[in-house]
Amino acid sequence: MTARPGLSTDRVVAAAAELADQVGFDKVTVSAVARGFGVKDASLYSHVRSLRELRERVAVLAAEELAGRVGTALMGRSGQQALTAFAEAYRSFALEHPGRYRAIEIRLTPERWAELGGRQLGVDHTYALLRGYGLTEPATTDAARFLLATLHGYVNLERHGGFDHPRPVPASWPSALRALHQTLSTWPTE
Amino acid sequence: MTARPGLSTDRVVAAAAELADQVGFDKVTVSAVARGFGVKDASLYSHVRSLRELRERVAVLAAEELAGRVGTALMGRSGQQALTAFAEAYRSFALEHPGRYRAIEIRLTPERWAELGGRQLGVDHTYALLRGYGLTEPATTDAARFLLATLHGYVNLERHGGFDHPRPVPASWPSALRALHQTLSTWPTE
DNA sequence: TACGTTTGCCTAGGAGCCCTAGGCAAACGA
DNA sequence: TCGTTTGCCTAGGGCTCCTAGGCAAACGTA
Repeated sequence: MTARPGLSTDRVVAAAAELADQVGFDKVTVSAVARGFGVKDASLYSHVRSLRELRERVAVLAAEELAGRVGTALMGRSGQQALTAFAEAYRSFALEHPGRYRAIEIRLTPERWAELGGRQLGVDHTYALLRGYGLTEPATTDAARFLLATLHGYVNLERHGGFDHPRPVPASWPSALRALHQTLSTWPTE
Repeated sequence: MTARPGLSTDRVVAAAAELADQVGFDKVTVSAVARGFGVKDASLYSHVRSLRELRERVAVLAAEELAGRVGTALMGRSGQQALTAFAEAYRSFALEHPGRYRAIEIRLTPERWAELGGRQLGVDHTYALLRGYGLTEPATTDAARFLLATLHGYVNLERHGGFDHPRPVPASWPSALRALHQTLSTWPTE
């Protein structure tokens, strides 16, 4: 009757990512995505093998988008400026795209990642950033983990309302960045 | 036929928490809990209003357990020792009880919290801990957020395998604690 | 232009889950 | 001893995931 929507794996995944940002990643459902296209749910299964795969593809998409943002934010900066740009890009992505950001948390083996067409992320802009702080292994790894943990924890608590206090979260954020910079600058050894 | 299992809201919630630790919080299902008791799923609805409420109750239970652990860990300690004990209690709870820990992330209004019988958590042992670092508001709040973010982010990334590097995570953990202590000791102002 | 072939969405249907309504028997209180 | 309450039951509706098989539109080829 009506014209065919012209689905494809990419369009389905994009719609799922959009939906995830709107209603939450774990409320993303094959049926709901199908409804968005005005199509029966069974029709999506020629583009995506299962709900599980759909979610994994959203995760890959989101991880690449995040890496892209962080990558461009870092270009031409170093030291504290780089750190700030990194953190700002990270946080803004998470807040603008809560569903996508949540998707990144699901665990994917490197093989599965490649199967789904995920590109290399250069093992992370994090190490590039930390090079500017003059760390050597294994301190670099420890510092990288510390940095990512703090950023991830911050946006996660912010999203989930874990910061109940009347002081607005954006007011605390710069302090966190200052603390982070200081910690990385004087990373404790021994 | 067989004797009645003798269900109750508390037993159902406890079983759900157990199940969450075993199979993951978002795989907790009314049917599965019912199966565990050898009972039809409809039977649970006299003890728990809905799946949503069941999850909320697990969240309250978990939050109180965590607060209890942290509380006893802090008793009689101060300064860096208190920080270490706090962090260790926090992390060990999250790793031993991944499902419960995950449950805490769900957002509950204070009213809902009270409805479900949640007790006061004294607004947090975090502030008690930070008192030892001589901070004043609003730095205390900022530092508390930083501390919780780092801990939460750390165990979260550790659980989800976000730390891919060959260096084992437990090797990095003490560095993180040292960094945290140093940061809190010299919390940057202005 | 005519005719396979492929593509894209369809209907039908099974299984699992959430949840409501109403029933029946065991346990309890007077 | 006899209501009354309690605790689990069956029945059933609606939504979801996913498979199997069908049909018609679009495409490639002669």
